[in-house]
Amino acid sequence: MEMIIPAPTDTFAALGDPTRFAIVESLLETGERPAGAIQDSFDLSAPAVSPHLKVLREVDIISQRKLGKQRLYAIKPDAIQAINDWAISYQTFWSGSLNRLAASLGKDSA
Amino acid sequence: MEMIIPAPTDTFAALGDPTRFAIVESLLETGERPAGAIQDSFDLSAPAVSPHLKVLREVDIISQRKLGKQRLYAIKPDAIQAINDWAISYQTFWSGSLNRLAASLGKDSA
DNA sequence: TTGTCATTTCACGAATACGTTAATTAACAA
DNA sequence: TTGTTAATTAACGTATTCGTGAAATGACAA
Repeated sequence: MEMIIPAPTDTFAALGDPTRFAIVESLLETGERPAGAIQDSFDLSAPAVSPHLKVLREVDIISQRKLGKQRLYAIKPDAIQAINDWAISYQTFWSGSLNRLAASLGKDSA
Repeated sequence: MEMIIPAPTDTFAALGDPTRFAIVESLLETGERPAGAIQDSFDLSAPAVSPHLKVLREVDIISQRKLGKQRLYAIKPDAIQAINDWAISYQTFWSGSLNRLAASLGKDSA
């Protein structure tokens, strides 16, 4: 009887928004940057970006660091690691289910 | 100059909904099942589940097969593979950015 | 203190998403 | 054909989400 995999739905939801995903990509390219610089990359108002950064922070995808009046944001390596771990455990779980599945569907999608 | 990683935001959004994620987990546990059996696992009406299955199908997480009047759904191994690939390429990309990032943030989050 | 800059929070409108019940389509049996 | 079952689609109400501009917070300079 296989274990249920922990469900990082909040992390998926965070990355499911195109703007937030773009922010993540942006931060990955540029490295640590203040909120203002991130806002400039997109044609969005400052108040629009701020909540996105908050969401990304809540699911531990980005970190925040105060420097003077700026808030510097950066990708947390752990975040992607978590997704990776999930995907790997998913595949492990999948392997366990493979026999049963192979029996019911004769697909070649793998 | 690193490449931008392909953005599977739709896949993330699909898995970001708790109900859909639960459907995926359920299908992973039971193997291929008809829509009705999936509906029974949750206290949701039939018409509530149907659109979720459609979304999951659109992002290629599940497959559909007709058998009589039933529609059998199953996880497509490729789906998780895609997320895994993304996470891995993300980390590869990350490694490339590590120098720059290590310079700006002295974090130990890895 | 007062002023200014960087960012967030507030208040609010528009769009989207999710659930329900009712109606429709499709497959099969009688 | 008519009836029954499986599933989807339609219509609709509610809740959430995402954006905007205005106001508030916090840090620093003068």
